[in-house]
Amino acid sequence: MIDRTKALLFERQAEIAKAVAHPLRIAVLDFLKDGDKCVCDIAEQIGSERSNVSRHLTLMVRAGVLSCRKDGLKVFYTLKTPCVADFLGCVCRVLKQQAKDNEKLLAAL
Amino acid sequence: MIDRTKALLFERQAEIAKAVAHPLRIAVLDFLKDGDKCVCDIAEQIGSERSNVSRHLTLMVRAGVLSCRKDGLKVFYTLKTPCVADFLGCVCRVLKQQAKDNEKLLAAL
DNA sequence: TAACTATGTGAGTATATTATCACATAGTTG
DNA sequence: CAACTATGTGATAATATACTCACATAGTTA
Repeated sequence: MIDRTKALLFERQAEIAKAVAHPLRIAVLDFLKDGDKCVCDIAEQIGSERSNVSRHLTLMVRAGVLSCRKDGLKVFYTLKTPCVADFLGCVCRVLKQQAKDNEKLLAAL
Repeated sequence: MIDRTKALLFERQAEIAKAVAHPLRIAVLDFLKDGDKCVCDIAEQIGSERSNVSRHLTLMVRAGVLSCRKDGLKVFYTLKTPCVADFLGCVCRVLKQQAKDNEKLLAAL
């Protein structure tokens, strides 16, 4: 069985993974690779309502994936750590692996 | 704005991230690090109903995170690629970063 | 073949997540 | 101070996810 400490760790890990597990949020992370951006610009890039984007952003801040700073009227969001980008890189590698498997499957037809 | 291809990519990435974004599923992935295991053993390790565990396992197979092989009565599940473990490693690094930030905060009290 | 074991599935319920609209708030600028 | 802009929040409805229980299925073994 799993001990209490590990269970807590798994929960924290799941929280972080969840914070990334949405197409809109991944699009945001991808957009923020180049540097911080305000809600306004993010919403335009993503093509979704500002209020909706704002919700996703605060969610990611709470999960520790993003951080934000206020400058006048605007609020700029940024990746909290480069690990987040690595993280997406890993997901991509899983995708590539899947593509390879698919190729093999097709080749065997 | 985001083009159609990128949007699809983000959706596929989100699917994979979602497949990992649950404490029970992370516990499974952690358990499978050492090699493949049957539903039976996984359920015991996790401490949840077999039917429930079975559901989570098929979900992860569909997402391309796990693969399975049947051997007699048992079905053995295994990590489909080492990338999945890397992935969890990245999540852990985000967690560690958070811990560091917390330390700094406490030191400033 | 009958009893058994491991796994998966259908149905139902409980809960969580998402998007939207209207509105509140904070800061800016004429 | 009034009009304006960017952001965030409350309420709601739609949808997705997770868990449980009962049962179906596939393979094993007496």
